[in-house]
Amino acid sequence: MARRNDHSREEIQGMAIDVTRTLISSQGLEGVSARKIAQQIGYTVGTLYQNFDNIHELILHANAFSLTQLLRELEAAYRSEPRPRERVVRIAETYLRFGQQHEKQWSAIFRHTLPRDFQMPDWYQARIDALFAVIENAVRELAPRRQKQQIQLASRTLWSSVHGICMLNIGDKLYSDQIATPHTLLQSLIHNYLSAWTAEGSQA
Amino acid sequence: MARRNDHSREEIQGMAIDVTRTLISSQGLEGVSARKIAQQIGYTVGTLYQNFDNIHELILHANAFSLTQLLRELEAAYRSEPRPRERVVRIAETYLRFGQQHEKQWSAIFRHTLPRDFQMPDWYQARIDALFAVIENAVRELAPRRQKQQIQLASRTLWSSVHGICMLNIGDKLYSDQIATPHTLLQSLIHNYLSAWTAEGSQA
DNA sequence: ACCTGAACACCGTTCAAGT
DNA sequence: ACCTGAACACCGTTCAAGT
Repeated sequence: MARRNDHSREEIQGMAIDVTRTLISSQGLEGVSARKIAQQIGYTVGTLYQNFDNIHELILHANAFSLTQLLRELEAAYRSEPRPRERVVRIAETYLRFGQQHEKQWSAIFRHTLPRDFQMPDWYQARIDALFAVIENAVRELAPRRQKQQIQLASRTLWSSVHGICMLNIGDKLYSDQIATPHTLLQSLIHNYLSAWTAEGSQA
Repeated sequence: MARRNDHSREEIQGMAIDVTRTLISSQGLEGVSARKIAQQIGYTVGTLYQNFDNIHELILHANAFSLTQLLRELEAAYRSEPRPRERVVRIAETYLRFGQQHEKQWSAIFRHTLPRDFQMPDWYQARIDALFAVIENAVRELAPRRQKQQIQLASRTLWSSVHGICMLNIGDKLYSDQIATPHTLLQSLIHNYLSAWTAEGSQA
């Protein structure tokens, strides 16, 4: 053993991240373990720890992958709809659907917590910022004359709210689904929030 | 050893739940372990497992305690404000503040996931329903003439959204706090959502 | 330089054996 | 009946030793 050199450092890292993604998709965050990953890429844990500082780094990479996927879908939703108001609805619906279709991946993103000392890497924060940007653009085109601050406030409020609806929808069935589907909540939220917000803007 | 009978079954259970709560408050969900709990109540794990089926049951009891605390604060907020609209704001603010002040407990409630086979006990669901009821009552008094379904829809939309704001506020600082504090988001949400929703109602 | 395997300090859970 | 202690099958992480 030792010095096999079957794979480059980059290849090993890529394989490990792929396996982590698969583990999350099939068994969720709880199904991820360094030993499982090592075994599935055909190396020992020792090798894994020469390529990653700890298990959180692996999970972060897997989550970044999901975030990129989500970003692509949100951007597609953005492009597919020219009417500004409908556009916001589409983006929110896409967000909701992504959470439903990729439940395990979605939960992994928001349930995973870093240890106190571990700080979020820049490349990860960048992914999250990109998501925000999509919403913010959509909201801006809804009220192009508003101040930047107001647009930020509105888009963050909306995004947080949409996120909350997805969260409670997935976490457990807090709703007896017949009465109020998450989709209905989404529509109620966006319709009411944006009606008042755009009306307010046109007065000023 | 064996047959100490220092404590009744109920006492052991109470002690174990108390220790679990303390562990969550100080170290979060990750700090909880059956061995730690057993050690701190002065018994072995074996005894712990004669009083609880598994570690999730312990966590569920600890979380139920937090939910009861939260419920009391929401009810106090409800009673402290007679004006219907301000009342909803107060309840939301109380919810937000509770999350900030008891961050670990709050996260434990929403981050903890049960295994697939394990089903949520009724007494736990009852706690959650009670929370919903507070919001629903507040929303009803805002528009007493509306249909029950519409009130349910509005209160669930609002609660999910408020929840999302708290979530993203605690999880990480997704906001550069100067620009948009969670408190500002909350106000924006409630003001805009309820403005449109109540206006819509008075037309019908 | 690269990789292994064993070690350390932990987990949740079970259960024969003791009083 | 009540409680223990050891056992089983797992964790994350480190590092001396091998090629």
